[in-house]
Order: sequence, then structure tokens, then C-alpha cells
Amino acid sequence: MRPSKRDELVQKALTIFYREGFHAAGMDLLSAETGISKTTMFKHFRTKEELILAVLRLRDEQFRNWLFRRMEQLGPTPRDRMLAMFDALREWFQTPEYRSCMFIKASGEYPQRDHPIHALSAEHKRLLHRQITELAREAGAVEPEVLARALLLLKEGAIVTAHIGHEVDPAGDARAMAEVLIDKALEKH
Amino acid sequence: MRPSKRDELVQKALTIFYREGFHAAGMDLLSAETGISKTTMFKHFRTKEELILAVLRLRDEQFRNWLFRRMEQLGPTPRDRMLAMFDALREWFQTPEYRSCMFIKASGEYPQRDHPIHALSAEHKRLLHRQITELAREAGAVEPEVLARALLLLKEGAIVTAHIGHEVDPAGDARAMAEVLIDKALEKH
DNA sequence: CATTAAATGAACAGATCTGTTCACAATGCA
DNA sequence: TGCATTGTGAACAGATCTGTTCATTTAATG
Repeated sequence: MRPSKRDELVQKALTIFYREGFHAAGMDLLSAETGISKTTMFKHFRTKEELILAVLRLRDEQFRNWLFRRMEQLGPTPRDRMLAMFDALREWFQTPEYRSCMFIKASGEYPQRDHPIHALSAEHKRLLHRQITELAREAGAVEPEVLARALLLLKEGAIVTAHIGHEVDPAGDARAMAEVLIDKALEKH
Repeated sequence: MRPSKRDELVQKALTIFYREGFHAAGMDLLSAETGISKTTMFKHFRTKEELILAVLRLRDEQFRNWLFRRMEQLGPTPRDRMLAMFDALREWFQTPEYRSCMFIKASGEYPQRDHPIHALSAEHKRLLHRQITELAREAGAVEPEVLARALLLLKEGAIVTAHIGHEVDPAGDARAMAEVLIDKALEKH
């Protein structure tokens, strides 16, 4: 078995939690759908919460890897890469299995800020901010942290709007807004 | 009893669902915390889902009333009122009971778009868009619908960012971004 | 092949979930 | 006062929840 049973479980649990929600997906459903026995699941994780935390750690890694890889592919310059974030997001939104951001949903279902699951979601957002800040700095922004916060705020807005599904192209809207704000942030004075 | 038992239940259930989440708050907890017997709850609502839908209808009304009233109080001109949306949001974010947008959380816990709870969340966002579009038109925007989409995207982004709690002043960030975008949307050509 | 480690299935515990039943109490109104 | 409506409490049903137990089977390793 190349991928360990544990890794296989975490990856499959990710898919199910993402599709169904954390409270809605019970351990019996996970067992039935992953084909991994409950006994094994509880041997690897003492509680459901520990499994969820492992799922979120995997998601953090996979999502940031995917996003920045895609941004690099789509944009030659740092400025282009910032804008390409919204092209990457649009691709994500258009997949049939799209169901919002896993961390937004996690913090929604575990709304207390000191809950480990909520705290991990905050950490994910902080890591994103760090990476986008670096990109904004490369692009020559005077206040790269401010620009990064702006771009990420657009990202969260687009993610939520795309999921609720009442608008046609939130990624496109966010991209157009980003263009204006990036131009302003890179202006020579 | 001036407010009917039904209304009292819906209002109190709103508070509890908002604080705990929809799946996390069971009917027994609701009964214990509202002081209304389970028998009565199920006499007024055949299922938990029907109660949740009533809660969301009340929230839709109360939230839009609060927001637009506050925007009118804080802003003398249509342009000011658009910006005042973010001042109102900041006030909301600073309350200790703030726990994100009830409709974002509802669509997160009921992620399928054809689910009545998800559909009602989408309707709430559509009504908001209609009202902000009208305001953008009054302000003289050439494309009021586009500006309204932009402002609401900022709103959703700020709401989510404020709840996850990794940033200091998402409402202020969104306000500054809105100012740039409003200026651009109201430019004479 | 033999030994060890990992995974399985199925039953079980006890709590909690949604929703029901029913005898009784409180309330509103004539 | 008398009657109808509304609400109550507590027990109950049956499903599902997280987590455990254990005898057995499968897989990896020497």
C-alpha cells in the first residue's frame, strides 16, 4: 500500500466533509464511503475532531499549492500573477464539485474563535496573506500588506458569492476590481 | 401575550442558531433555552427545517432593515450612504456576539443549491443587490448593477474576514477599497 | 514459512437526534 | 362562569451520533 491507510483516509474524508459539511458527515458515513472500517479510523484518530484537523491541514497545503502554482502558470509578471488569482478562482468555481472554501465553512460550523478548528482556519488565512504580501512586494507595491489584504478580501467575497450562486461571474467582478486597486497601489508618486 | 408564542420562538431560535450553528443546535437545546416546550415548537413547525426557514425569513427582514436604516443615519448623500455600509458593518463586527452572516453559514451547512435553505440564502443576497443597485443609481453610477455587485462582494469578503478574525479591521479595508471603486464608477466621461 | 503488525466486521454502549403521544394546566374570550 | 384554544411536561419511538470492544482476517517482514 503506497499511500498509507491514514493518508488515504484523510484525503477521502476531505472530499466527503467538503461535500456534506462537518456536522452532517458522520463517522459511519465516512466509513461506508471510504471503505475504511471505523475501527481503523479511530485507531488513527482518537476523535472526529482530530480527523477534521488533519483534513484541514491537508487542505491548507493542497489549496495553497494549487493556487500559487496556477497563478504562476497563468501570469508572467508579479502583477499578472496577482490578477491570475481570480482566473484560477474562476476555474475552481466552475467545477461541478465547487462548494465554497473549506475554511470559511469550518469557521462557520465551529464559530468560537478559540476552537482548534476555527483557529486552524485563521492560520490558513494568515499563511495566504503572507504569500500574497510577498507577491505584492515583488510587484512593487508601496504597502504590500495592504494590497494583499485587499486582494484576499476580494477572494473571500468572490468565493462566498460564487457558492451562494446568485451571481453570474463573481471571479470576473473581483478581477476587474483588483485591476483598479492594483493600478492604484503600484502608482508612482 | 403580545408577541405570539410562534414569533417569540422564531426570534429566540434565531439567536441560538446564529450562535451555535444549525446542525449543532438541536431541538432539545432550543426548548431548554427558549423555555418553550418541544410540543409547542412542533405544533408551530412540522420540522426543524421549517423552523430554520422561518428564522431565515425573519433574519432577512431584520438584517436589511437594520443595515439600510443605519446607512441612512450615517450618510447624507447616496454616495455617503454607500460608504456608510462599511461603517455599519464595522459596528456589527465589533459586537461580542458577532458570528458572520447567517446566510453564508446557512449556505455552508446546506451546500446544495436546490436545498430550500440554500435557495433562501440566495434570495436574501438578491434582495440586497436590488436595494444597493437602487442606491447606486441614485448616486449617479453609469452601471448601478455593476457597482452594487462590487460593493456587495466587498461586504461578503469583510464579513467572512472579520469572523475568522485574523485581520484587524476588514470593514475599514473594504471601505477604503469601496471609496476607490465608487469614485471610478461615478466619474464623468 | 513464521511472526508481527495492521485492518476488518459486527456488535455494543450511551448519548443525542428529530419527531410523537397524551393527560393535564394555563389562558383568552363569551 | 363556561368553553375552546394554546401550551406544558414527561415519556416514548426509532434513528443516528461518537466511540469501544474483540475475535478474526489480511498484509508486511524476517
